[in-house]
Amino acid sequence: MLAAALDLFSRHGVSGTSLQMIADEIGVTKAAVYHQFPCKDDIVHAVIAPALEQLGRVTAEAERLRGRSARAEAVLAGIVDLVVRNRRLTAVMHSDPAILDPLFRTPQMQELERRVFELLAGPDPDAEALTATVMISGGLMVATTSPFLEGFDEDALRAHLLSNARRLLRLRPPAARS
Amino acid sequence: MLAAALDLFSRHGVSGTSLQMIADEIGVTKAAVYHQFPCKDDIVHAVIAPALEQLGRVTAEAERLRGRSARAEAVLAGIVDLVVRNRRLTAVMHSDPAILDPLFRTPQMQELERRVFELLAGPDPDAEALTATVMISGGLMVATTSPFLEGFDEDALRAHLLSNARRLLRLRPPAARS
DNA sequence: GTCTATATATGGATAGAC
DNA sequence: GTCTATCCATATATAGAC
Repeated sequence: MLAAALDLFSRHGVSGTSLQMIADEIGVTKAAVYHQFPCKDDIVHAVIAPALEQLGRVTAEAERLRGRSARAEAVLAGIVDLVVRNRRLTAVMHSDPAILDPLFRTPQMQELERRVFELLAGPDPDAEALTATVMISGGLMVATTSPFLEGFDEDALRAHLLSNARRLLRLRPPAARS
Repeated sequence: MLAAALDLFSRHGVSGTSLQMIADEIGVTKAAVYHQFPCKDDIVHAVIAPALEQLGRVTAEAERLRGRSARAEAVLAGIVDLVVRNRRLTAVMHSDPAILDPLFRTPQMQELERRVFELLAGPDPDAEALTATVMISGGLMVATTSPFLEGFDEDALRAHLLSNARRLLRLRPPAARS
């Protein structure tokens, strides 16, 4: 059910997906859908919640590290992995502001975004680093859904997103891999 | 009228903006809006058309140059200038795929996108350059609307977007300014 | 849990008077 | 060109039977 919703959301946008379409997709009626979720917003929330929780874990883990580059490296790797493994969900995230904005305007989300940002850009970023960090967030969003990169498998996409993002943040590639 | 529509589109998304809202914004009724535009899609088209034409001009001009770096530099400068001077319009572009996709799936748009891409990434880009180019397109989109960069004036934003994009494309900053 | 049926609101779009 | 009034489709959501 959530899988069907995610699939439809990513193809038609959230507003462009009606409960009727979701119901048809899984072969039931609208009323059956409403039995599981009291309203549409809750479906949207349920679809994106797992990824947001994962982002929270990644962020908290990075904050336990010391040093700007270690923190940036950790949160970057976590986010890249997250978006690569949830390509279609990522497409949903940067669409339909009318529906998604309320979900991201919560104090918790604002705070999480601020923490991620500080991990990436450091405690007192200059304008150039600030811009780079914003560009990374947008770049990761579109990269997972761009037709130009559709042929890339997960590992290749992950590697190239990481190296390009490091370039923007002026991070040295880690010397060793575990 | 187009200004009102752009303002509403950027704040609520295209699907999230009804003709009633546009009519209210300029103080007339829906019927009056329909007198000027036969359907909603035409309003959307009219709002984004000037920017697309500008993109076409920038692209054609860059294609007249020789050498990959000169071409990339020219189209990059043109696009950065375009998005910086149309921040709210840019916000509209990466929202509501259900509405905007049909407009960008036209053969002309596909072809224009391909030309821009080739100007930026060069004729035979490797995976890393391909990824970088895609990230730039997404990065420029979100950068114009990110709250983190809201305080930047146009000149500062333009400069930082350019230098970060050059970094991704491995372009040397131009030696001289006219 | 799933159904049929329906309430209620709003969307885009049209007709025709002024 | 703008209005009032309305059509028609569809959206979210609910009521109540099985």
